[in-house]
Amino acid sequence: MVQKSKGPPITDPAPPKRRGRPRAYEPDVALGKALDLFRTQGFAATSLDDLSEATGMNRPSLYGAFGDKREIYIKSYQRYRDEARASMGDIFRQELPLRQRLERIFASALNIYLSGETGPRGCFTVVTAASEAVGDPDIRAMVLDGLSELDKAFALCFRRAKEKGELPESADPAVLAQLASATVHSIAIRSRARVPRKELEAIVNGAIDVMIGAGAKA
Amino acid sequence: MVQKSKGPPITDPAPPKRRGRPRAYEPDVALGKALDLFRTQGFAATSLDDLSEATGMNRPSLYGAFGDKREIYIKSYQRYRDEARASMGDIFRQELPLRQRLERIFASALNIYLSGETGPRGCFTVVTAASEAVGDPDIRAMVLDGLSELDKAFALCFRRAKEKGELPESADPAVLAQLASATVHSIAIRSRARVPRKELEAIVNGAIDVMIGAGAKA
DNA sequence: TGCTTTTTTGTACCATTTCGCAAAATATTC
DNA sequence: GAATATTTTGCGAAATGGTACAAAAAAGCA
Repeated sequence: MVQKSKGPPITDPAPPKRRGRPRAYEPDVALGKALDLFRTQGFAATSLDDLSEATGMNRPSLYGAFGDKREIYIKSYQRYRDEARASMGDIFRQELPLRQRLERIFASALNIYLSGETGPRGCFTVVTAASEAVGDPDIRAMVLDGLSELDKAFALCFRRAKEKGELPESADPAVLAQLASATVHSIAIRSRARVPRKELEAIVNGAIDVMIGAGAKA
Repeated sequence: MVQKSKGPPITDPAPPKRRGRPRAYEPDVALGKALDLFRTQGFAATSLDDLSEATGMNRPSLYGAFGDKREIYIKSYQRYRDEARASMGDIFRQELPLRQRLERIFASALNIYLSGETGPRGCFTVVTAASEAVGDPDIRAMVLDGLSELDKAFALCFRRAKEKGELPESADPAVLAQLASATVHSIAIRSRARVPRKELEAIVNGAIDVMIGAGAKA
């Protein structure tokens, strides 16, 4: 009883000694699997049996852990957004020349969009959630939030670049931001149609050229 | 035999005296209703019962006229593309100053995207078909074709403008075309999320400014 | 006119899938 | 052993995509 304090390993942050039968799944990885499915198939085409098989949980467990299908979808989407924010956020925070910053942001987006075991899947917000947005106010609100989040991040990016003299006085950060967002939306869609990465990168590079040179003397 | 030639009214091009029980529906309008449904709900979320109710045809008639659900979807999408081509095509053909031409093209796109009884539905290619593209090679091919068709039309547009001296030598028509397409994609998505028309028009105007001024002396 | 042929409609049906839930079995802590 | 939490099994009502079959409505032909 005394010898080893049996302190939990540091890797396990807080195992609060839950009572009852222990879970046979890890909610995080299960939600990740669900996200995977919803991203590739969309909401309606994904059945609870699909989710059950992918997560290894049977339906009642799914229901208990996350709620009904719509709730699983929404939680999946939230998780997607969190992940996207995480992988893009630090790039937005880094102090870099504008061009490099844009390059890295677009590259990060491409990595997300082109990932997938069975093929590229594009952007959850743009392709799948936008589809549901038409009939579901909650999802619509999330999509709107996702779109404006990207707009704002880009706008901040261009505003700072302008302050640092990387853009001419005539440049409008808000307009440039919407162009940058539009470029993201476009490659999200194209990647879903399996346009090869090289072509997508060419689109990105062309867009960057225009955005950086916009209003500037060529 | 002599008196009245009994020529069929010009409005009715060819009533070829079909044998058998006459159809209780007009294939064209029925397909239009199906298109409406698929545009708003997507493929998986639209049931044959939905289609049956919307078209007024019962399922066996639907099947006989258009084939199974997937075939109805594909035929609907083809029809959407035909309509979009028709409403955009003449604008592309008109001889107009670049800015006006772009304005009209984007306005035409907005009209398509914002239409819908229950709310804006965006672009079939961008929102709904792109979603299916990941799992269906035929649909994927159609989506790719739709994307490149828009790219090419814009590219032609910018190439001609450059020839007429409306753009500086430094302007790259292909890059500008992809930016224009991206803008279309972006407003398609945003309209689906019910971004108000005013905002979409502002995005379009900003994009036009950049595209026309791109590489030019401000 | 009446009969046949052709085409479409309407009803009904089938096998499968769907989502959600209830009841019971199981594992863990107290 | 009692309490708690989770898993497992399986139900059930509804919806799904697709089809079989007979009735209906028109044209063709004698």
